Amino acid sequence: MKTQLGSSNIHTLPEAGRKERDGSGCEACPVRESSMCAALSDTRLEVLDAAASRLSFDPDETILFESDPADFAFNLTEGVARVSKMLPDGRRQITGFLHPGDFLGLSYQDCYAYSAEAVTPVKVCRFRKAELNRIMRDHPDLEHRLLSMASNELALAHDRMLLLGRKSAAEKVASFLLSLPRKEERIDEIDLPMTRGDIADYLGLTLETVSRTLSGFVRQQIVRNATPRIIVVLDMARLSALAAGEGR
Amino acid sequence: MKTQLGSSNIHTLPEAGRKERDGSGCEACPVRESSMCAALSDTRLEVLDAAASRLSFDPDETILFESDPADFAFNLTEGVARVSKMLPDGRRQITGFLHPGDFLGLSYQDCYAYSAEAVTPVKVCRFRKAELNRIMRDHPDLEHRLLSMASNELALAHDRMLLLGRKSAAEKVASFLLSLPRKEERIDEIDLPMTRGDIADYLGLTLETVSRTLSGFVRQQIVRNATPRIIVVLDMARLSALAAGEGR
DNA sequence: ACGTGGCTTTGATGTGAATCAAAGCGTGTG
DNA sequence: CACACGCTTTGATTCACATCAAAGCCACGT
Repeated sequence: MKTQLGSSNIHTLPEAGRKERDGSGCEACPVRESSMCAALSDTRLEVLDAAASRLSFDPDETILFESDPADFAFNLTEGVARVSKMLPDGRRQITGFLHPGDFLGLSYQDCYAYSAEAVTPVKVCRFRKAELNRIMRDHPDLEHRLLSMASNELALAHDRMLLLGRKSAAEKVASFLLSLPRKEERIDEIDLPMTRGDIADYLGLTLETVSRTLSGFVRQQIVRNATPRIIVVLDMARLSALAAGEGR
Repeated sequence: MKTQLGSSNIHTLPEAGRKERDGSGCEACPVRESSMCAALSDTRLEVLDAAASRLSFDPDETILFESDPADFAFNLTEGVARVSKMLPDGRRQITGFLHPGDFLGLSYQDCYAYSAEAVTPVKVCRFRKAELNRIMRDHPDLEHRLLSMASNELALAHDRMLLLGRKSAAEKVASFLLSLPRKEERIDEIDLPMTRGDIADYLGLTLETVSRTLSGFVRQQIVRNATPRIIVVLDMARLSALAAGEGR
């Protein structure tokens, strides 16, 4: 699971995320209503629209790199990405999986404190931070929206700390499964686009433990796996109880 | 370490934090420059000043309680507090220790998602959230300041996840010691106003492991303890290396 | 069809931290 | 001064998860 370490700056060069997307702007954007953009009316949205570069990333491509100058902020519009931090010896903690509508790169540090890579093919809107700040000055609603998104993330971060510090492996995996977005129509189907290793680094476990725990859930008829990537929930009550730290 | 569970509402009644402090307003406040208040000029600060109730809490008194309606936000002006979340069976994760200047209760949920208690005697400014929102509308600088504080906290939260998920007990304790505020003049002295149990619940360990780890540091001459509460750093390089995840 | 490489699963063994248990230590109190 | 109570330290044992190792599975390209 080695990420390219030395070459930290290639990611901001035109090569990475190179395929500038065609002119499809905000009007048809899948996250128009759920993301930061919801703070602005259609007419006011034009300034954001104008400030955004639209980029695509292939799986495992780096979107931004720990210790690179933090010049850009991103809004994920399609796909799934992982945000991670590393210890010098290579131990990795994934601090979050990003889904469409999520915001990335908010922070008033000079350098990013984490890396982000695409898990599936990803599309983002990229903003120069200086420009975003200017827009926020003119549109307090946008800043308000970002504050509310940030405080939501903070609440989720606290949940994650409880998970990492105090939950058992089974509780961690159950919580993880239930934290993933599901389609309305197939509410009991969970898609795991990331590897077992990614899940492990998110939950503070090893990939073997994640795998064994999932196999355990299958044996107990809590879930069934359609494929290694698709998990079907059979006993939602039991899974929820586990996630909440009740059973066991 | 049982917190009073059922009686969740006594804390918002006048009994808790009852001693309304005397009229000492913002001008003499110890966190005037370091907290959210720094966003406002002296004259504009008056609106905040007018909106604040000043409260004091004794050690172990509850400042706010998980699942209480989230009507208030707080600014800590003196002392140390702990913020924690619990699992139904009593396992506890302390998600942060608050120091003067820290903000508490930002969140757009209806109910608090965590509890906060005083560790040492604590003083806070309390604001009705509705009122704070009104003030923010009139003073975008304040909102900007809160966003920047929130994104800092978010960065710290990510560090904490790395710690909880991937660091060894020794690395956790070393990181914790170095994360505590120290006095300029006694830069090698670390004050631990919280118990070993609190530290354990912050680091995702048990109190025995925290104690053993500290004893280990003493044996290795990395630190010395003046009293159980005051730790003196003898080998800062070694401690920093441990905290960063290098040695061992 | 036949490797090949990446991911996942399963098994055997090891270990860091938890748990269980019992002393120390210090401070406040009658 | 003695006693009690809460916190901390230390020791012995256990256990959940990590580590080490080897198959299994499947999608891919030739």
